[in-house]
Amino acid sequence: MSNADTITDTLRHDILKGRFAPGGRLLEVSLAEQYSVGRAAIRSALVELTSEGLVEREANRGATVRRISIREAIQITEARSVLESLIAAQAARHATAADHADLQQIIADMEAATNDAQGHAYSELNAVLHRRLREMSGHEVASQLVANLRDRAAHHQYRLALMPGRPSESLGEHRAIVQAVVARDEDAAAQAMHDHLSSVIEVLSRWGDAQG
Amino acid sequence: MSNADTITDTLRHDILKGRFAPGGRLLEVSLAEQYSVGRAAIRSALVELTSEGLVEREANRGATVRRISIREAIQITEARSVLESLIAAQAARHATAADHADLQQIIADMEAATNDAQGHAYSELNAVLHRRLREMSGHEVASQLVANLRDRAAHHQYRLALMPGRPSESLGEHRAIVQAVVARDEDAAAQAMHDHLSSVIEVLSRWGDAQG
DNA sequence: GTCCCCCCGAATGTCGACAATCTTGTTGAC
DNA sequence: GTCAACAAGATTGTCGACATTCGGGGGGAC
Repeated sequence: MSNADTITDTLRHDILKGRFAPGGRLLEVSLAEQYSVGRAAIRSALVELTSEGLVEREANRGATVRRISIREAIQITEARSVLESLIAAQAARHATAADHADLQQIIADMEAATNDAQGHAYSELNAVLHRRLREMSGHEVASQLVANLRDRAAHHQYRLALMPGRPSESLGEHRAIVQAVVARDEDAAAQAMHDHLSSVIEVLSRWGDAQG
Repeated sequence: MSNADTITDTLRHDILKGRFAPGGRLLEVSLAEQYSVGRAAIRSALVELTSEGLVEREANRGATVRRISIREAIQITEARSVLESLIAAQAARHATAADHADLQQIIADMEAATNDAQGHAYSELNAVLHRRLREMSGHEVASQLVANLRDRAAHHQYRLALMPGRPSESLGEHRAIVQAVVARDEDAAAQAMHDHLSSVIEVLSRWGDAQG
């Protein structure tokens, strides 16, 4: 297992980074060769990633990178919406002064990335901000669920950040979240997070309608 | 895998039914013998149940049934609270007339179980009611998360249903949920579900305080 | 030309044996 | 008597070979 869970992390990382495209086949022997490990370690990793929703396995037919439909991406974001609202409220309750400074620094970096039209950098900061809020919340159960949900929809999330005008819209929503957390206003933090993810859901919905 | 995922279901079921106590060791060779399968199938099942949060594995030391502290049970219920509120709202939106009749029948059965002081039967009906609501919601993502969260806290949940007076208190809350769903009132359904789980959290909190 | 059957190749699924690792009990020095 | 190093046992981790299963392609009947 010492090897196997390292492989799980590596494979998860590579899937999220797009090294294996959605729908792409994940052959055990091929992966074992690429990562220089035995088939057992790969099998173990595939089982784990399957129950995380990142991989799909069919009996005797092999594993593929799971495709996430727009409809499922919306459901994932709806689930995130209620869980991250809970997290935002808890973060507002537990954040220290140092945490407040952290959050405000991230917002400042986001503003810079927005002005320079750096979609990739903004997407990265987005992930960092949400992760820091999870850490501050002290709510391990919700945090783990949200981390997994974000992974599952990572592909769509990334495409979103590249839409022209989207970062600047998103920035305002994130600013509102941080503002509420700094003010230690739990209800406002939950509401701001809810508003933010409702906006994401709306963009996904328009996207889905446009594609039929 | 044809065998392995069957074993996963069987082992999950046996853990939830209390055949293996929390903290109890899960030896691969022993389990392989008990279920008449190879070690590979058991290993695969343990990996999957670990990422479901039911099993804990330590490298080179083996697997045990995961212990859920009161604190974690409360967090699990908090997460359930927001997710099941979402589900209740969606169920209110999508339920058909036949679904309404189903729900009301379950409530009637619950009343009977309460009058006869059958804690086990009530606990079972409780699970059935929540499962039917998930099915009606059409929200697969939230449903799957909630099903897993319920499994993780099943032990505490079951002890709750055996507390004297608890079923009758719980019954009223469930009646309110069904009433709102039948009325197709999404907000009321979400609110009723939230109230119900807040009540569960409160009982768990008192329990935790009493135990130190 | 089309349909059906059979065979073959490519993967996964399974099993057994061995290696690595951790825990525990023992032995010896001081 | 206490502590540390060591050895033994138990358990997981890893590897290779073989069995099983599924899909596709080829060949023959009509």
